[in-house]
Amino acid sequence: MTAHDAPTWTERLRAAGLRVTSRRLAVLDALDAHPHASADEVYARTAQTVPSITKQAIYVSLGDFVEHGLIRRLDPPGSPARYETRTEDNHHHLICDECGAIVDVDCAVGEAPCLAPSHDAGFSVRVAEVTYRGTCPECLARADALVAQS
Amino acid sequence: MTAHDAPTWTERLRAAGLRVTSRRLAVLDALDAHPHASADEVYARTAQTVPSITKQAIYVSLGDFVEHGLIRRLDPPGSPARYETRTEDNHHHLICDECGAIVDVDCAVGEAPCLAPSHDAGFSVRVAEVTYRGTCPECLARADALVAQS
DNA sequence: GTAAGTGCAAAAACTTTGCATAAGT
DNA sequence: ACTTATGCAAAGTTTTTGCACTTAC
Repeated sequence: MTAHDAPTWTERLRAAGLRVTSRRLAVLDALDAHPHASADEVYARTAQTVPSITKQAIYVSLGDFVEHGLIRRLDPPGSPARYETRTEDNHHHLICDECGAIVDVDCAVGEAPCLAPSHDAGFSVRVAEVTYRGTCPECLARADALVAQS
Repeated sequence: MTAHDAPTWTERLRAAGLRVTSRRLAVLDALDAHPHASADEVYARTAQTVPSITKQAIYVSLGDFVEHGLIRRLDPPGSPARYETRTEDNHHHLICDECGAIVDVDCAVGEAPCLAPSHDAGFSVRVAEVTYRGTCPECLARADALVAQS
């Protein structure tokens, strides 16, 4: 265990030039405990430990964190934005079209070849995000059950 | 030129079991003319030819089309949903983090290897969508200009 | 002490829904 | 004729903003 191991949220907030407050730490801890949470879910979780917190403060905090690269924002089709603390590795997401479940997947290819679009149209590309869409095991099972009973 | 060439919107609507109305055709034509348009932009365009159209009708139409696979919906981070008529090929998108510009890119790899996540967690994966995020040429130029004048 | 963060409240932005009328098949 | 789509209006949900007060630095 050296000083290079996982910096704490306090350290990362300071490094980003953001002040350290109990609300912000509560938000970040809630996201660690429940990845892919929506603003509403983060609010519900943090309200248990910090009762005075408000939903607007959550939105502001999450927005600040995204802007400073402490967390990542996901925009699933047709549902509220979700947030996650895994920002360092380039991992991707499986999303269920039925129930909206989100699961992390590591990049299929070792390095980051997805980082090279065939033609970049003059863009300076920073990241490539891959979203696999389909049906999750639970929803598959439910669909099978419906067919079987018909 | 055979009967297999690009089916018209009228044919595709009928094939999907949807009725053919001037409003729907206006919406689809507007999307053809202006890919990646938001509901608001589609409304502005269609209102020029069909003045009696309303924004709600646009939302309903777009929702119906997405449900029947006639168009695709994109959910860029922090901005309203956008729609496109290119559904057959698996192409991807470049998005500018500064101005929100969206540009189509063909799949980097010939086939569809992006269709295979390293571990599918039991999902039945249907499609893989790749979003390259970065800065578009215009915003890069603007940033350079700011630096130069400082 | 100063700048940044927060609670509170209000509003903006985006999208969906219900019902009577009109239009497509 | 029957069913589906539309206009109109209203509401729902998610997110942003303004201002006074508090807190971290």
